Amino acid sequence: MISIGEFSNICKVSTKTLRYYAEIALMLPDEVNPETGYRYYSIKQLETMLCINRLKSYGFSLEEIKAILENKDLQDENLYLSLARKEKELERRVRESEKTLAQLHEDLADLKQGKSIMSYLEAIEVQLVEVPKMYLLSLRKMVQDGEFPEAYGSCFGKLFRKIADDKLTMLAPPMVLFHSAEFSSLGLDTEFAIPIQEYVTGTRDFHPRLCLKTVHQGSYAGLSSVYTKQRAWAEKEGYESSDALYEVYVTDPSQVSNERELITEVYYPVKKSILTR
Amino acid sequence: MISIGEFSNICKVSTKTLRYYAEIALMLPDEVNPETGYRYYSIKQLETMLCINRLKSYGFSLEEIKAILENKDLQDENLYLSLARKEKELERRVRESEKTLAQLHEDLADLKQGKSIMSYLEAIEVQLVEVPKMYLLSLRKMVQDGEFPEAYGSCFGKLFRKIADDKLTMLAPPMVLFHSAEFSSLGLDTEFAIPIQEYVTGTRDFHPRLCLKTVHQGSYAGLSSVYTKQRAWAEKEGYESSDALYEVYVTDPSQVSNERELITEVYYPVKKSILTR
DNA sequence: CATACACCTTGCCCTAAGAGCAAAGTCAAT
DNA sequence: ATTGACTTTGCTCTTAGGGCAAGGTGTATG
Repeated sequence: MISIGEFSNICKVSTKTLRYYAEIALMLPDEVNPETGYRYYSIKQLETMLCINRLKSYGFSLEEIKAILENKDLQDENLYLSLARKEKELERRVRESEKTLAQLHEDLADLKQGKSIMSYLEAIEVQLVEVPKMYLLSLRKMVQDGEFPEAYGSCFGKLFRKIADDKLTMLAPPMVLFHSAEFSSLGLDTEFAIPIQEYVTGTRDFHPRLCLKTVHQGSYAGLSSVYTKQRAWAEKEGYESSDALYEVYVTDPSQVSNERELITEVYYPVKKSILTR
Repeated sequence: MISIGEFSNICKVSTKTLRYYAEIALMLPDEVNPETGYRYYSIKQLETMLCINRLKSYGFSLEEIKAILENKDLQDENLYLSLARKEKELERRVRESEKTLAQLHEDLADLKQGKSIMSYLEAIEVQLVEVPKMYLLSLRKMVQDGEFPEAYGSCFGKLFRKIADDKLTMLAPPMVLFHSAEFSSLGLDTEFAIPIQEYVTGTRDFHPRLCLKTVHQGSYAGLSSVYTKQRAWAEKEGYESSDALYEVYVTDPSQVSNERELITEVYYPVKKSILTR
């Protein structure tokens, strides 16, 4: 039998951790002296501990590891699937980190030239445009946070099919209108729409309006900079929001390999403020 | 002035987060209605928020970000140094993740062949050897957890210099003895030693002893598997620990580019147990 | 003008994986 | 018998917020 201290030294795990694992029933000591409460571990548990550490390094939570160990079967089909899932996850995280690293690199370069790391904001252009009347063929739907790509694909899939079936004429790239900027528990109230020439059933009028327009190139994570820039422009020039914000996807997100090639137009409908201070 | 809800939509940050940031004084709303407690933010704060998000993505804690923002100078020398530090850290993490990913890959391959992910343990060999008497030229020191590499370099640097100065004869690669397996707050009681032929001042006797010996190839993180294997062997064959564990660094860690090329011998001094059950 | 509904407030508890500390009990060797 | 190393439980603390409830506000509409 192995005392908690020796166990800790062999596996390079703190005694605190071992007690915690006993507490959450992830790994109970094989034997506990009923008089003193001293914990004693077995040789097999050293292996269990190595396994726990390995799974932990793959990013499993202790809860997940517990479930895996209870299955007991380390050649399990389930384990294979779990590992494969974690592999995808880790790969995604590595790609994410590499993107972040690239940006960090750019910031360092900016700083070296005496520029602020936020100086990129100055390059974002906002223009006031008059958007003409359009007929929109559209679908409106509540979309949860993570499932935008799927919703995008399925909704525009349906719309494109209708356009083909009915021999309609597309006038502009697909657009997405956000009727609730709010992220409620039901998701965002999102309208997927395509401007077409013909006025047929299923279309609705998009009334002409004044908009702030900004062309954005890059990943969608950068869009909040655009919103910020537009909002600042509006305040400075005495305009205020008049309707739901919408975006036009000039490039098809599913057809683009590198996020940097994404081109998005952001439209922020505005009207002149009553009180221009 | 921008309400908390609008601010949240523009920056894609939850209102909860904004309240939290006010609580920890990372970013207080520019204005608070004293009657209603409603928070109102300014345009400038949108930019601040973007900056916070960016720094957060680089892995700064909110505490660190607060310090950076209070410095106020976004073209700062300090900021440059902080970013450069985070860059190193991120790079290290990416390399770590890639190593983990490679191991995960191997595990998946093992599973595909119907092997357990812990099957690598079977390949670890333990042998019982008699280590002869040696003279050790050694330095003993408390070493904190992270600073092993530096201590390794400096201590063996000194020892090698002495060997050169005194024209001593090295008999074996450098070894490291761990006199306290415990990691206390003072660090590990570590002895850096080189077996030499001559008996001179500064050397000590290393008495002959029985040891379990295992040759390990790969990163030091894998050593706990070796300890486990040795401890299991000892219990099975009726041996127990008799002295401090030590390791022989056959390859010089500072000269090796790929961790996989590291070769370490682990020695676990043992004696026959009194009660062989 | 009343009302509905969206919006905002504070206050409370909860998270994961332990770390740190204190007071008290236990083990083994001298 | 004593010392010093080891172990126990119990308590609080950590990060960066999320969830929920009860109650107060703002504003657009009938």
